[in-house]
Amino acid sequence: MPEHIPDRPAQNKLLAALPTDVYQRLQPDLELVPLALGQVIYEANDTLSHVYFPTTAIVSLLYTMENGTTAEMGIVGCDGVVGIAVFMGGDTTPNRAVVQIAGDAYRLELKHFRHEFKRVGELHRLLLLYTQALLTQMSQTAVCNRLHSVEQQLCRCLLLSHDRLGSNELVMTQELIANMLGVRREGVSVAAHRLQDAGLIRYARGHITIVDRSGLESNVCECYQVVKSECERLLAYQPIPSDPFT
Amino acid sequence: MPEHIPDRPAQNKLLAALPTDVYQRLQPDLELVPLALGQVIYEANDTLSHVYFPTTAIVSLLYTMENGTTAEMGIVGCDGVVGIAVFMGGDTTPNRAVVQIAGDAYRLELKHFRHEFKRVGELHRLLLLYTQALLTQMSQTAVCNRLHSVEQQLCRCLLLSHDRLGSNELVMTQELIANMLGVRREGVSVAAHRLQDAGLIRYARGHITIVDRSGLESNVCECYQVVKSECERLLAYQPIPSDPFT
DNA sequence: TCATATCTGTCCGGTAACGCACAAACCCTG
DNA sequence: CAGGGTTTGTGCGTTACCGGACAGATATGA
Repeated sequence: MPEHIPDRPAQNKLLAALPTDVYQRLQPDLELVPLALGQVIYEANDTLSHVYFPTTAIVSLLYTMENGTTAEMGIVGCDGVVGIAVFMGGDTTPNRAVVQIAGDAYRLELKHFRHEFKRVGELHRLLLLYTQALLTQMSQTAVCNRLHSVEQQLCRCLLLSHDRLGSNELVMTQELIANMLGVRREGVSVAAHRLQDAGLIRYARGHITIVDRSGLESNVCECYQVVKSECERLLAYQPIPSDPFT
Repeated sequence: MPEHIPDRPAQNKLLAALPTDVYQRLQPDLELVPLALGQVIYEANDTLSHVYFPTTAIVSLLYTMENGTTAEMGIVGCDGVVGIAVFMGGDTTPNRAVVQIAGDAYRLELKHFRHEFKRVGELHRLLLLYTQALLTQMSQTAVCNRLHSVEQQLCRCLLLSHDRLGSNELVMTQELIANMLGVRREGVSVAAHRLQDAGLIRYARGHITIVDRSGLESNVCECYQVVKSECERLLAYQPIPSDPFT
């Protein structure tokens, strides 16, 4: 397990993709913070004080209904940033951000973040691209929620998490997964059992091990691949934007 | 029915919210185009040549699965713009945009649009705000698809359309609605029948009349209000000195 | 080491939506 | 005004998931 790699901002792909000059301006204000399982980064309609660039943590964007049931609309890991409302202009969103897999993130005070964002340079460009990727993720989640089975969505959830993680072992209970998928815990239980019987995963009390990743990929619905391809296309993080098309 | 109101760009609330100087720069290049029912504005992964500001038309953002079934992720009417990928930087998206209610839109060539957008003035600010509103709409659609009944979603669909329309009569078949909601046509049939029995709507062969709007609002799930409130908050469009909707 | 909290497995009846088949109502056009 | 296409209604059996209840299994820590 990659335990003793020192934390570096470059573990977050957005930060890693910044040109040197931009990065050097931000670097002094980046603060490494541990994110604990279940920790709430922001509540619905909260005004944020920082934006967060996860490195090893994974954060889930959830909506909580009036009756308390929840459903996930997207997840953010080392490929993204938590707090897009800050630069989209709305400042707040109706959903919550909850840590789904404990780990670290670099955070940046709004004051410093906004200052750089307003230069309308690479940070600006990358964050809009990331927002479009997130938008694709959310819209595909909408489709998937409508059309696909719990088992397929469990596969999607596991693959999405695995992509954003260094390890084959995910620390998450079935209860947690149920809250994310917006289904009953029992439903996750039987679906996970089936995946385990098929030899794709192994799990025990909140520890899920990905055994056969390609097996999961052949069980998942097309939604997963659509989102993944689109993210790779958008966030190829090439150093220079080619021509401005004007 | 408001038939003979002359088409003006200000019928689109985004355009209407632009300051005079910005509007005057764009105005010569705005071209009024009729959008027919079922017309495809862009296919999945199409590169766009224009962005569209609907006035009386309503456009549905749909994803089509490999097996041909479809589901809606968001709708765009006089409150928004079709083609956000153009300014988010990705140029294309994996979904399609299809005209759900025939009407008009103003379109703008990419060259002119991008030129103004890059000034990073009010157009830029408003479009990012609108994108956040759309993001809320999509994420709430994800939640709603997971947790709510066909009947509730039918109410949501009708209310969303009604909000973006001047009239109480929607021209849309149950088949069309089924494709948008991602459910069977028969499911829409029984749900619509129940709403009609309850005196909330009347319909006949593709013509739906909203009879009791507040009745619909008391039948719909909270998702509708969440999206509506958030849109109003984000797009308060503070200027608007002169006439409202005419 | 034992008590307790947490996590998981399984059973049950109930329900919403599906997939299919087919009939009825309606509209348009020739 | 006849006929063909479109739109809507309805009645199956089937399936997936819900909601609740409860039991077993595993960790935790006093």
